[in-house]
Amino acid sequence: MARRADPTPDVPGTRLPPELHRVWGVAPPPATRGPRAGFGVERIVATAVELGDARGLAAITLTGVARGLGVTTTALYRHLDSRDELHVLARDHALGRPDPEPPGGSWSAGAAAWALALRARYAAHPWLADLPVRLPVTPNALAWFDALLGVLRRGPFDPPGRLRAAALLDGHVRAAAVAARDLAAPGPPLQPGSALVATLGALLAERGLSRAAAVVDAGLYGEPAGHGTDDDFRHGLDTILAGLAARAGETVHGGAPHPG
Amino acid sequence: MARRADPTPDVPGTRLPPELHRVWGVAPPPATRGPRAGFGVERIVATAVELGDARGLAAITLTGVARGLGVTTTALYRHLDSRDELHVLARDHALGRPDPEPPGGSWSAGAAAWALALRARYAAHPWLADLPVRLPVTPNALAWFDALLGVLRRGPFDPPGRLRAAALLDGHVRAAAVAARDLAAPGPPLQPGSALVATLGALLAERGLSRAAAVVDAGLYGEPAGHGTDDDFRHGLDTILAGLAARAGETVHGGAPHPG
DNA sequence: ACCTGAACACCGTTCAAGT
DNA sequence: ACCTGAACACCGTTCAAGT
Repeated sequence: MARRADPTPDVPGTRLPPELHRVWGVAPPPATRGPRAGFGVERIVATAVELGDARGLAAITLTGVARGLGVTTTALYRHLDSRDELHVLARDHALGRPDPEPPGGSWSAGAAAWALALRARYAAHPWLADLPVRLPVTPNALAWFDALLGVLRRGPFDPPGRLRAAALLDGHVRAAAVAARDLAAPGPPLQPGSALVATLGALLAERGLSRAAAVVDAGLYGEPAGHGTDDDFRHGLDTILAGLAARAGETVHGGAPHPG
Repeated sequence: MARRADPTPDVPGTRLPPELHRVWGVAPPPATRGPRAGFGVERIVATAVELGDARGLAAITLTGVARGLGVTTTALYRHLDSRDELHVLARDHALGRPDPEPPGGSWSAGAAAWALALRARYAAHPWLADLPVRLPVTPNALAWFDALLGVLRRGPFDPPGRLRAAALLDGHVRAAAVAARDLAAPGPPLQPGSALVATLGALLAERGLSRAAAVVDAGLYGEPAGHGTDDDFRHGLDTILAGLAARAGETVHGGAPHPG
């Protein structure tokens, strides 16, 4: 409890586990004397985010960041403990702060707005969806979590119900982001009328998978417009919100309105 | 259209794109003469699945498979085009065939049974959830797809509605599988009363994130029993099914019954 | 205090040989 | 036909030096 004389604030963050020091900004004694570092954690993280945005999570490597900064890979270990910590820092940076919550509106409209806003962050940084799922323990992740809990408080949920709803909505955003990104990648040519579609239809019929065959034959299968799109995300979101309302004894007609 | 004299069946599969030949079993001219291979695609794939089950998708490497089989890495290229093809084959093998559909029952009970069965496959092979999302074009993936379309045909959906519902259910299984696996991994100690929880509460209060702070302080945050569990999966599934029913103008009381 | 360089164990993939 | 071995470009991480 003794206050220290130096300018370092006596923040509670200093009791965080070591791997969370840097993401909470309590790690490095500012180091204002001695040979100044040619680069800092900020530039490392910014470079990591750029690499991920351009070429995916696999491109967020210590080697790649070092190349981008013009230093050796091993120099990064002065600023970082491991590649895992780089991922922690990059995630929180890419997440950013959520938009301020508009005051009024129903819980379901608020939840829809939250989900769309998070979806937009995943769209800007698709590699976010490839990081492991963690309980939010970093500043920006917790700010998003707090914002969602705020809108859900206006809904018919008890505290555990809020957490379950939050997990469901978060999972949907993540799943939709992965699907949108992966299905947009070039794959086998599934356009209606293509040789592959005809072949697939024949193989499915041969194996008695008639219902999948019907979908393929109807040309519903290869339309990239039909899968993993924003419409799909919206449909799933409205379905989840309708389900939450229905299970709480409420009724919502026509789903949540589109915000914005 | 000319029938060939040799015993190779004139299957339509021979018109598939090359990267799908092996997974459909139409690739290698059986090669019954000449020096027999010491190992085949079957043993490669079985080894790959074992590696993934034991140590995750990152462990499914050509190097690891070769080590397991006692051959050099480069020898695998006789049987495989790339690591990607290994992933395609391993996924279809781990997915297996879906269980035969029980005859009667409501569409929602059938959909719940389908989701639980797929969830069980993801539990047995957690690395499945890390593979990229693809439209099903392999035999077992298509069999699962066909099974789900079969139960959804009994529900209030038009063909595009069936596809949207299928995407939503598939995404939920995947998201729940990832969350369950990742949250089960050892992380920072978030037990109620731990130093981290106290510190986090203080930091959140300091930043005005009062609703997240309340969750943390109430001890709802660190209970591993509360997040990513089978209960969470069930809750989300029932919510989605209730939402699908509600949006189709139906009403389901109390969610879908638990099968089994 | 900060960075470099060598070293090690690990990847996927290509190509030239061996049998 | 099948496998080995060398080579190349790429990883994360540790340790001993350099300035």
